Amino acid sequence: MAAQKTKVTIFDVAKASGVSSSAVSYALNGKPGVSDTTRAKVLQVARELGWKPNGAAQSLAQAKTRRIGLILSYDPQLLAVEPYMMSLISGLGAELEEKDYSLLVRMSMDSDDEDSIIEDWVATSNVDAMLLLNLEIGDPRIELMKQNPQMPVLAVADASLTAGLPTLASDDAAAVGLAVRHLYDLGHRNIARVAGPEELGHSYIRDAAFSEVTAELGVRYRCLHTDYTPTAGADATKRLLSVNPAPTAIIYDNDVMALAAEGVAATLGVKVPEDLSIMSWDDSFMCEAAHPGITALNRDIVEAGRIAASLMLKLIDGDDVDVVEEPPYELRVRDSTGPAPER
Amino acid sequence: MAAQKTKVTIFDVAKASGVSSSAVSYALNGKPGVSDTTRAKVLQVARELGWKPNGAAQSLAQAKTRRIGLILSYDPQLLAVEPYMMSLISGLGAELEEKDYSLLVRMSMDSDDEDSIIEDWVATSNVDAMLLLNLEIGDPRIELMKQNPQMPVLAVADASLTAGLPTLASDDAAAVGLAVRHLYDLGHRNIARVAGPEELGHSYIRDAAFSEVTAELGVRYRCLHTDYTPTAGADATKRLLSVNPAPTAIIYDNDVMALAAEGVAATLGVKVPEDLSIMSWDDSFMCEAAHPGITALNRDIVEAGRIAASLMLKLIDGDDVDVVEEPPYELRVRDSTGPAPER
DNA sequence: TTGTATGCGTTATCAT
DNA sequence: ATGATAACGCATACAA
Repeated sequence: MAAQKTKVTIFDVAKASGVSSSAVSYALNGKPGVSDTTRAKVLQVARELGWKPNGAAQSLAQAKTRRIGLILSYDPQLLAVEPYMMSLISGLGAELEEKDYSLLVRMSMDSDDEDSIIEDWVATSNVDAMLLLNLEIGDPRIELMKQNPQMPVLAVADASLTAGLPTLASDDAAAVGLAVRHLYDLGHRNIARVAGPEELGHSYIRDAAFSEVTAELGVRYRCLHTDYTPTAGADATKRLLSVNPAPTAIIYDNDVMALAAEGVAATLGVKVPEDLSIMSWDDSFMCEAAHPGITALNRDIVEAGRIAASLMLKLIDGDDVDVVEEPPYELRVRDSTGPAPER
Repeated sequence: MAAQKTKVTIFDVAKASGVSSSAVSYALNGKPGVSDTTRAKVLQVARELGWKPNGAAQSLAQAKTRRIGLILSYDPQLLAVEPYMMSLISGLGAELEEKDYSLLVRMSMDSDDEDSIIEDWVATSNVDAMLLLNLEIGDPRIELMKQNPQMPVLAVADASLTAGLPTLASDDAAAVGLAVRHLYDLGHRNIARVAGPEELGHSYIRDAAFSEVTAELGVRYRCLHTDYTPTAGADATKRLLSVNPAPTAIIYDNDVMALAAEGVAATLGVKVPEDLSIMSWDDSFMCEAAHPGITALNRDIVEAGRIAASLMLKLIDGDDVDVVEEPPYELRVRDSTGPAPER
């Protein structure tokens, strides 16, 4: 209740309740070895004194931090405009909170930084487990983690990238199928895609899936890689629309590029969806707010975060985790896609 | 270099280099009390063994965690679509990383949760300092922090809300002036505003500033409060446009609502900016991607995060911090604002 | 059931 | 300059 001027330790509680420190420890941790009456007494005194276990001492004694590590790649614009990371953090945070864990966040400027943060966490035991995001093809971090099996790690990526590490996998290939099928059913036979940076693992996965699915359906397909910014998205759109025959539908890897594309179309007098169908891979508020509303592939990233958190807690408990699937993508059809124009 | 199967402690380093543990501690912390030769020897051995200080032990011994606490309010949709929080985290993380600090993140579902997280951090010493965001009028957290002066805290809010606590302040009133003046100079004499939730401190500050500035200029002004979603923004826009005389300009408290407003205008056949000027308070990629581009009040939130971090580090060092101003807002004029229509 | 004593890995104090 | 040794605060094996 009252504010403490100085730190109150387990010994203060012991003294105040007339028992020993171990009795206090047992009582407060709900362990056997102490009578109900003294337990009640201790609990009350502890509450009165406002005692809580010192985090560092607790961590040191039981070699557990109750922290999960997350490394963010420094790219403020991308982080801000992509709802992905913040949604994931929301899910992680919500689930961890229930289990009395915290999220420890560090920022890496490049991949060397990221390696050294991982090494730091492994050596200092500052986290009980960590998350591996944005994996690239043949990512060296996987080898790094395999050399340090004492640090539980969960990769969030396509299972083909994680070499047997515990993985939370999204089925991007299935999502590609959903998207292409939607356009195919509307009669589109010439579609294009404006993707993110080529070196990202998920870009690669999607690239492959798009090539395969479109080839299978006999649909003409081409892809331009960008840096995810609306400017790049707009430029790519202009380029795609200037070739002959121009695609009748374009799928964008994120929302701002799709939004920018609607602007380009309006400027060029290209009607959406009559002349051109537009889809976005992500699905944030932006797709709903846009005019026309943007058809998008939606997935529950917050829930994915919750699942990721619970999987890491399982790993910390020593349980095995193999490959777990994220909630599947769903197609949210809005007004930006329609029947392919007559040739 | 080689992966360690078991924890390597300071004693291992001491033994391997033939000195005592305290010599190792001195050597590795760059403190005097050890010869240059043994220092070099120790450093090399430590590197070879891959030794790093155990975080918990270090925290316990020096009563410092090298962590800064951040409490996020659980609202996945809002967090995801508002670039604010992620940008702030980017800035915080970047600055903290340079100083070898980490960000400890927890999620609160309501204000009671938040209070208990604060009390937890105060009692367990799990962070060296913490950030206070989203202050409301007469926020009880301020009193809570004042009762625990041993925990450094920085409030990010208008200085009028923080009752003398160390504060990183944004000059929202000045921004209101920028926005209204911009519209006034374009001839607008009847403007409206679609704001966020009324109970938020910054909504209140902006409300007051808008009332004052518009009264001063003799501009007609009204305001609708919403929950920040594009749906609510669209509804508010329709309501505002249905009254007579309808405002010739509307300012939105965030980007998605402004974007949704452009959609409403298009649907109603209201031309932007010829018939209606639209402005947004935030300025994300969305404003640039929208069509027409949305005139917005821009501020460098990443930089604000860096400043916040450095201020907290000063507080941890025992330095005094009073009220520091964020980088000022700037008006980014795009195509969504133009001369007021003739009456 | 209760109390004593030791370990956890550092840092820092004190003799040497 | 160097090496024992005592905190730091908690958990726990062991003794009473």
